[in-house]
Amino acid sequence: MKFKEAKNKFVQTWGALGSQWGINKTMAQIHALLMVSNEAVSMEDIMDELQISRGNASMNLRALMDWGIVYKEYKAGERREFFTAEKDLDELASKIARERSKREIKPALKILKEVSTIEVTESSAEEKHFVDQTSKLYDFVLKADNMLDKMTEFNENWLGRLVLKIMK
Amino acid sequence: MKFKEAKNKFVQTWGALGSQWGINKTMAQIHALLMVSNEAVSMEDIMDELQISRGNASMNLRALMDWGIVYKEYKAGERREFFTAEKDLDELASKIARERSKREIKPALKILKEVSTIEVTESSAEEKHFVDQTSKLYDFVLKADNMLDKMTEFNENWLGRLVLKIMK
DNA sequence: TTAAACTTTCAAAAATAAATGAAAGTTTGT
DNA sequence: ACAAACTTTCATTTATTTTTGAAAGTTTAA
Repeated sequence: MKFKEAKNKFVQTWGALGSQWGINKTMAQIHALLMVSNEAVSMEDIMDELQISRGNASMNLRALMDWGIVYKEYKAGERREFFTAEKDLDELASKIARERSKREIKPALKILKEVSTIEVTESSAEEKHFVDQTSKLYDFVLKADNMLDKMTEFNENWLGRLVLKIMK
Repeated sequence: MKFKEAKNKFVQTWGALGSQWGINKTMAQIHALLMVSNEAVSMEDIMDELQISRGNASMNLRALMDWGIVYKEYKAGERREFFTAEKDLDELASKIARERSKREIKPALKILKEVSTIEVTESSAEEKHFVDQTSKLYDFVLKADNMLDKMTEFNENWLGRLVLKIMK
């Protein structure tokens, strides 16, 4: 396998993986492309390599920057903007976790808390089970969310590393 | 908020959360419905509560059973089949992690290994960076996948709990 | 073996999400 | 202030995913 072929395969795979996890394909592909580029890439080049329109490139780059995992770069003497990806993987994971938590998990927790604290009819086993199960779910999601938050710390933490080794 | 309203809100929220994570809405909704039901539910009732077609119900129930998080139940003297969800949340998380790992992460790792082991032109910084970055990604994803695999163990493990507390 | 009661399948339709591209907006140099 | 060089926006189009529903399949009881 040659470099170009490998690069393309990587970008496609990353795009497919992204869509399976609710991230749009182009967004994941752009990110993949930037991740493996050793220098900043212009919007023109991104459009060209991925065969996408200017509007698509622009919107997905904006989204990636909103996630905090892609940065704009200005080159001296160049009017155009260039883009680079966060390449430190712990940092990348940490930012993705933070964003997903903020955008999806926190709002879900809010609803879970609401529905798990309704008043129930004393006699209804059905309603009791609902409150019991949603309360457990609330606790569980909260715990999972905290773990996600602390993942980076954990990875950098010697005790964490030790535990990881023991667990393997 | 009354029970029915709360139940509906929960089902809708769980469905929305599912689609953001690449799980189809109906599948997540059916799962939500079964999670908070204190007894097994017939396909008829699922169709009715979620206002979906028989085919849709059937296909998504099959998918949920393939994931191993919903079970068929037979009631004495009833021709119809009833369904229940895995209600233990650690078990649920563990099964979801296992399935996603098998279906998505393992294949991605295979590709990552392939593309990170190409022969590179000695003089090309671009190609060297590609191999370096994809290798790092391979290691990272492998590590993350292992953590996912071990999550349940970890949750049940006293040392794990201790570390969780320290990390907070 | 038949038929009733139920479930599954899958081609077509509908719904949803993503991409396009032209027009509007911005920035920079002169 | 102007215009060139570039970026962003968003209504429309396109692609993808999901849902439907009728036909085919299966199981059970008589």
